Amino acid sequence: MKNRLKILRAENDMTQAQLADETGVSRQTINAIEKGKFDPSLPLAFRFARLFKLSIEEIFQDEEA
Amino acid sequence: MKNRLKILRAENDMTQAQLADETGVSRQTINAIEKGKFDPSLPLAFRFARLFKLSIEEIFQDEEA
DNA sequence: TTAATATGTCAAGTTTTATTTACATTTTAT
DNA sequence: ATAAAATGTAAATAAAACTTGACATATTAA
Repeated sequence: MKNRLKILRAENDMTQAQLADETGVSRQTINAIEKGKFDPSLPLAFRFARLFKLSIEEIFQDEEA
Repeated sequence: MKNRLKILRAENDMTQAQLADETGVSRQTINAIEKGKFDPSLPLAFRFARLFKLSIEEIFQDEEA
C-alpha cells in the first residue's frame, strides 16, 4: 500500500512528530507507515483523511491485483 | 465505525459466505465487521470498495469526535 | 413440516499492526 | 563546526484483526 503522507506533511509543513501528535499515535508509527512497514488501522486512516481534508483513496493507494 | 455492508450485500444478492469468499476472509469475519465487533484492516476495506465499486467512505462511516 | 441455507455468537488461537524504548543517522540552524 | 531538530531503525511487547471450530437460531425451499 502506497501513501502520500510524506508529501502531505511537506505541503502542510508538519513534522512526523506533529502528525503523530495530531492523530494520536507515536512518531515511530508515522515513520513506519510512511516507509511502508505496515498499513494504518482503518480508524487511523480516517483520522489522516479528516486532518488533510482528503478521501482515504487520495492518501492511500491500493496495489492489489 | 458504522458500515453499509449488510445493505450492499442485499443490493447485490450476496450471502456473508459469498462476500467472505470474494474478499478472502472467513464468514465470521464478515459477520463480526457487519455487527461492529471490529473494523476491517485497510487492505480489506479497499477490497470491499473495489468489489462494490464504491469509495471506502461510502461503505464505512467514521464516528469519532 | 422437514431439510437446507443463512445468520449470530463464542472461545481459543494465530497473525498482523501499534506502541514503547532506545539509539543511530541526517538535516537544519546558529 | 557545533548543537538542535528531524528522521530512520530495531527489538520487545501490547493490542487488534482474523481464523477455526463449534453450536444455536432464524429464514427459505421442497
